[in-house]
Amino acid sequence: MTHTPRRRPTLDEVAERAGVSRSAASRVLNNAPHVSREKREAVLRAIQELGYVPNPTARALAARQKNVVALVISGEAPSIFADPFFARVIVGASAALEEAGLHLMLCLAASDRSRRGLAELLHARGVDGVMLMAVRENDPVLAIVGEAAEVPVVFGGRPVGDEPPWYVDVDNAGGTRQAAEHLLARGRQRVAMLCGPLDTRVSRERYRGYREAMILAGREPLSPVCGDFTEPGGAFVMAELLERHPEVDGIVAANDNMAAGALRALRGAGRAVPGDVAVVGFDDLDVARIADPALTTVHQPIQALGSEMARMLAALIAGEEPSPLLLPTRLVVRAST
Amino acid sequence: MTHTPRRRPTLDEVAERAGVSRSAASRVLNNAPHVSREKREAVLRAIQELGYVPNPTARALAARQKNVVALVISGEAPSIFADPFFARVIVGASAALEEAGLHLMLCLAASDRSRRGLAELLHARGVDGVMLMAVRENDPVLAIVGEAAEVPVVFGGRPVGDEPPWYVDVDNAGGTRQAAEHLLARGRQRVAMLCGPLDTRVSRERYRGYREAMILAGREPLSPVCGDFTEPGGAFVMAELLERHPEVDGIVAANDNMAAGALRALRGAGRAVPGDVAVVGFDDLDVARIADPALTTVHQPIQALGSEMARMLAALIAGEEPSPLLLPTRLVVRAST
DNA sequence: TTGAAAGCGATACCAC
DNA sequence: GTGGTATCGCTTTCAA
Repeated sequence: MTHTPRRRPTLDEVAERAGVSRSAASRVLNNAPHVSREKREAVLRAIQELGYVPNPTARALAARQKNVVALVISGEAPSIFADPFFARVIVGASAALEEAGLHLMLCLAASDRSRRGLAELLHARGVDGVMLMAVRENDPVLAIVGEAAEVPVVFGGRPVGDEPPWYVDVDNAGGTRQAAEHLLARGRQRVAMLCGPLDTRVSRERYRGYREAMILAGREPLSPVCGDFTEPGGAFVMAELLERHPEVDGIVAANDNMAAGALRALRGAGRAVPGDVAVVGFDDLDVARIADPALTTVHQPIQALGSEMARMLAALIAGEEPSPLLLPTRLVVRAST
Repeated sequence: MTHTPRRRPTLDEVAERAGVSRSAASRVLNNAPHVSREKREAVLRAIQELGYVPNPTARALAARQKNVVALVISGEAPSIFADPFFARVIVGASAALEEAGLHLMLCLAASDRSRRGLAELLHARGVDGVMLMAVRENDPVLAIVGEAAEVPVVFGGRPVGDEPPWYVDVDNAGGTRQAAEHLLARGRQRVAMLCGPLDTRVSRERYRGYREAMILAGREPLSPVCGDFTEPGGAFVMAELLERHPEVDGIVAANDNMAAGALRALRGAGRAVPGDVAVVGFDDLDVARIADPALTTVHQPIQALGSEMARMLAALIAGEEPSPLLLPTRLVVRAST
């Protein structure tokens, strides 16, 4: 099936029909000044009549601006993207981009192959800017973006090493600090933390928050036991923790998935929640409400994370100089504590 | 901050450096025939030395091909996208598109505003093809795509009205039929179905499968009670159903979310699962494994849905004539039955 | 095989 | 205000 390459009116045809020069027509299109009212109206009419739609590609070529930005999600397996977290980010980003008149290109930079594709995209200036998420320590994607990017890059969450000039992050340490303090305030004596992979800054920050709360309360923080942000991972490390520290009565989990896994492991071990052990999650995704018992969790403004990244990127593209952003978290208390 | 518009080598410069015409250089670039071995190598060398990268925009303008396709997700609220379902589709599609050398543009066509943006994108031929998902009855997005699209469109799941020429769908009726048969085979006497919104074909098909199984078994199908594919919705309609038909002992839910909601409602009503009531979900997402008890569910190949859509679209763009596809489902038995 | 030249469909600078 | 013209960087005839 060959698709009818139906001829579309060009700007020249619009100009001709309106009886003006192409320059004038172009000015009207970009509502630039220096066009008389009559000509402007004539052009507008011609556009209507001809059903003219500007060709974005030609525009991009001439103006060197594509009105497209890329959301790059790193991570070794594409499956990390299956985390509903990203879907929410995208919802937020999508809405904000729309307001800025930008389109969203999605790049899952998992395989070497996809990273090469990304490198080409950036190197060839296929997009006007990049939002980058889920980068890990020594992430190859960092090199790609760093080297090839002559376009602005906004980070979602900070990477492990240096702080990039532009990022939107969530107050992860503050969140787990609140969580731990909440548990301690309710009289829990032995509070442990189930961490995510420690080669990510977010995991380190979350552990730091827990640690600070413990030290501030004069308790000894337990060393981190690490999972992988998944439910089975959470169940596994919870079981492990129970063996090493059977006396734990409070858990701060690195995210809701792991908290859900912990619930399952605790149930398996015959511990009541919150009777014997209280559990706090992090994210406040659907799973937190669906879990049984419903999870007390640290709410983070995921959609806002997406929309703020998008807004920041749009500002950069527009030549402004936005500042990095740290979004607040808040504790949502449910049945698990 | 102004980003350095560093000058990049053009094809002419490559040609000059290689001592050949631009035509020859272009041929090499698109590895077209009619170039002598020496010239070809000279061009390749020049490309290396200059670090030349072709400009995709210029290419798109001249060749009328952008190498970009759009994944359009309809639905009145952007939140429908929060369903992990779509994330899996994207993972599949993304991988397949990469193989075809296509980039993925994501369009959440929720608001009128976003739909206008979509209309422009399509009308202006901003993409080479469209994958369209989650359209509902009388969905405004259908008009947009139908009218403006001079590019191929592949549906993910069929819309309510006519069958589009190209789609990838899942055997929804077959899935719920299996589910209902499974319950009946285990001796359940009174099996009901919790449906999704009946203005979607997928919901109708899933109800049809249940209905067929019941009739084939000589039972009277219960009329559909409809939720909205969400967990709270599932809990709500389950509670309602219990009032109307307290005798139910088997539930086929339209998806896992609703099944999870049903579990909660049943627990609230003091019914044991699977003791008093057996529950089957649909999707086989994480929530099915995390639910307590773990859900027996109809597995559908979501990632394959995405990759097959992408492959089909790539084929259409390449001028081939692929056929519609119906993907099989299979029952995964867990603790809830 | 080869290369000159004519598009592709806009933007933007510049005299007028 | 106005319109002519060069330019953006590549593809694609077409005649040699």
